[in-house]
Amino acid sequence: MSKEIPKNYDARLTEDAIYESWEKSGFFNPDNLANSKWLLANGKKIHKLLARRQKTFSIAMPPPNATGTLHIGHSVMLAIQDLVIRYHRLQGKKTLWVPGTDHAAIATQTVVEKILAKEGITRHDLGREKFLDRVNDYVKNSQGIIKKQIRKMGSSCDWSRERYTLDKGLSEAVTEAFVQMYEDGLIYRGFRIVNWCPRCHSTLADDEVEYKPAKEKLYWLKYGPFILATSRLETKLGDTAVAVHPKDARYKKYVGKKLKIPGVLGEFEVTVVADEAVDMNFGSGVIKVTPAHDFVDYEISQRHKIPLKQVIDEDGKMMSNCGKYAGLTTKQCREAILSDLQKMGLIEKIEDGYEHNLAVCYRCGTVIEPLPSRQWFIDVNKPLDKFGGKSIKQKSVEAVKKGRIEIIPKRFEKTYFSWMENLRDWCISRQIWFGHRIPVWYCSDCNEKKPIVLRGKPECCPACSCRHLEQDPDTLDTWFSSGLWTFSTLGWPKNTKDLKNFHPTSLMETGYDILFFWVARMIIMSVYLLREVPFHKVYLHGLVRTKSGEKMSKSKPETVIDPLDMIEKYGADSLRLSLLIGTAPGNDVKMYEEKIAGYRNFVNKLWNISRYILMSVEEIKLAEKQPKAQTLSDKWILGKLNKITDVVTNELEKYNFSLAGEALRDFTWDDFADWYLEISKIEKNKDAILLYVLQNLLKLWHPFMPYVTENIWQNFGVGLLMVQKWPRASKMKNLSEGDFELIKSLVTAVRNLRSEYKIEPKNKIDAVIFAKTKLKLIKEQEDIVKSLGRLSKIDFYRKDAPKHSARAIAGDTEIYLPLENLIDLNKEKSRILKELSEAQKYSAALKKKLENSEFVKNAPEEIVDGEKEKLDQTESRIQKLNSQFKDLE
RNA sequence: GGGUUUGUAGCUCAGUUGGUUAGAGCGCCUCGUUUACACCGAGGAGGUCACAGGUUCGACUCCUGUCAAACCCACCA
Repeated sequence: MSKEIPKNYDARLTEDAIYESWEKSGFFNPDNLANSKWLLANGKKIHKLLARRQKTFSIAMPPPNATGTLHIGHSVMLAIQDLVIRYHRLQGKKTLWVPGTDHAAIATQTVVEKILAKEGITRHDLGREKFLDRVNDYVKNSQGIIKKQIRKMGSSCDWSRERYTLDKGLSEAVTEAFVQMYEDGLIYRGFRIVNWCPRCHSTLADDEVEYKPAKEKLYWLKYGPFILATSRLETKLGDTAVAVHPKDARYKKYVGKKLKIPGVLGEFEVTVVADEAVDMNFGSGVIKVTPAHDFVDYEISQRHKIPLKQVIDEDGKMMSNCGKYAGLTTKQCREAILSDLQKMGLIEKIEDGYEHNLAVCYRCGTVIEPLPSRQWFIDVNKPLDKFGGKSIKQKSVEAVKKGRIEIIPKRFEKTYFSWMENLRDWCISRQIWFGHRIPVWYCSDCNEKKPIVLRGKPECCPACSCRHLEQDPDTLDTWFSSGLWTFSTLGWPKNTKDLKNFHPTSLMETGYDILFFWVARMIIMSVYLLREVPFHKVYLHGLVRTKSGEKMSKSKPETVIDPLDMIEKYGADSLRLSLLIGTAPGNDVKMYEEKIAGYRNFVNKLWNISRYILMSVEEIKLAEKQPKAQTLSDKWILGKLNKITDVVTNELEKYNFSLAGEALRDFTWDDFADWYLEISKIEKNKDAILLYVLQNLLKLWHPFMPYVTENIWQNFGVGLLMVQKWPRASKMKNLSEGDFELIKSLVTAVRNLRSEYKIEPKNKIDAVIFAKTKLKLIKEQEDIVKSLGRLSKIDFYRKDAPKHSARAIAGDTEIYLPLENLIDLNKEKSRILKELSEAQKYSAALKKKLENSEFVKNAPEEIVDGEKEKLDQTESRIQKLNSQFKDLE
């Protein structure tokens, strides 16, 4: 029976249809995986195991921002997670992968505001409601694109459970979390200095601030009796103190005094304090203290009870208390003050090119203005009775320390600890419109300023019973809601079946760049709200970079590799392989088109292996049991298959995707295609084994490249590959691996000599082999050796070496190819001499090792024995080389 | 300032508890019989595993230091 199969695999023609058949099958949904009735109705012949699924495996997909499109970084996460999910599904587990999107508050609002700016309007022109309509429209559109892209990658996630952080259920989770934390006294409202982005018009959490190096001017001021430096002249208007180091003898006499300092708005008073935060060896050892606009200064002011004077407002402009400077931007003000100070002769000197780090907003790059503001915070250090006096921070550290969460690779645990241990109170309120509104109301009638915090909207003020309630205008930090992701997606706060079955999730897989932003916050939230970890394992992948190691960035389009382009050109399987193989956990990956093309070649190789088998077998059928080995090569390939099955399984269990893939590729291409398939053309009648190995290979490869394997599998007509049973290695005895290796090296040696003497493959030649103890073995495999070595006949019984011949040694055997006039005896001699000297060097090294009594004494026995055997082999090789050489004289 | 990672063949990278005559893919050179595949096959060249010490019978692998590159955290006026 022969089948028409195209010579080259064309991913474009098949991938979409295959995805559709997976999706239609319902098997992305774990409920269907366990429902035997459902299976009987829809599947053809599906393994019984499906009906008995007990164990679960779950992953919450890190929700891409509902803005824009997916980039290659998303492809990495999808490739890895889908691999893991498919592997566990094949292992027979109830496997759930929950997809979704994140509203990404500031990021999304910023994008839409930019679009509005092009139309010449701001969000204030539209008003809150209409603006949110615009944002929601935008989000809907981009969610559509994202979902399509996730499907294109082949992701087997359960679309019926798809979630969005602003969904009703998830919003209820957010409110519930807020209320619980408020009631436990973990959430409080405080007036303090925060990171403020004047463009976003909002606070930012500490880790949403980025630092970039900048060169600025450093101004040295005459400041009463002091000389001190600042780069921010405009903050002088908010100075309320001067600080020196407690041990600094130079300034001791001023400490505790109040001084009048001449300034651009007349004299002002500062207190001189002594504080450890000052470095007496840096600059003049004196700093001016502006508590309202600098974090360090704020802390100093707290310690010494120094008043706070705000001079910069939320637009980044000077406030009305700044006299003639009021209304200027900080930059304008700085210049104005500079020229005024110069007129007054208060500038000592100006240093140019002062290098320091500028704090900027991680979303829009605007310079951060620290300023005091009334905001909501989470107290991360408050001891809680329910945790035996421990704080949520301590509990979160504990979860990893006690091994309830394992981070892969392990080195990131250290990073996690140091971040968590240094965590300060988390500012969770944002002054933007897009996001979860803070569930807090205030009464505008009564004087009761106490916030009203309820799970639903309050009917009336509990104090004065009026109905004039206003909700806090602020929204919550986007990470507050995504911190709940692993359980809010499963129905929390309701006590759902999904929550019971699938939480804690089995694995969190994400880039190391959001370990702090997200992973740490999920741990805090889950540990506090559910009293359990959100996931058992965290696998962190690296960033995708260009071939030269740069970050791919939108500002340099030529550096960006668009996953959809690559899928269109090479297929999703090739893209996936290029992201999964040749990488190590947590290490960055360099990506470039040639790499993907290389894997496309491999996908095509697997296609052609299958093509050959399907076209040559008598009957295409399922080979469920391991067939009996008839020949040496059969034993060898089945033994190797068993071995590789174990290797792949073990490596996947250890999250070593790359090692699993490499081993599997080597087996597929080198062992199976290049040797066994070729031998199958000689020995014939191998249908059962060919089908068996192929079918196992398809299963083993499926998690890596689901499309092409599923495509090929469809030839067997037994349902979908994605829900078959993962292979188990059978224990085989008598693998005869060494015997087969000898045959391989015989063939290789012959090929080598042929190549050396440029004998074209079409010229079959004779050979003389001194087979020694291996005579029986080689005679049994004579057809293979002859065919693969392009030999017309082999003489096993000749006693003397033919003089004019090319010679080689394979194991214990000697090979002679009589080539009469082609042979250049001198060339032969020098080749043998070269080999001889290499062998002698090797033998000398081995001897030296074995003569070392320390080695023999200390090394394990099997190592010593191994070295002895190597020495024996090398010695016997030397002997043979010598005799071959002598023959030539 | 504190921390992490990386440095292995021309390029991209594997090498998991210390024992291989150091591997793969791409690229390069030579040759192409065989209707699975030229997105292929056969053969080959190419590395003192950044450098210097140390531990050890034995180091690409462990320790210390140096050099180079990248990143994270903190941030000093």
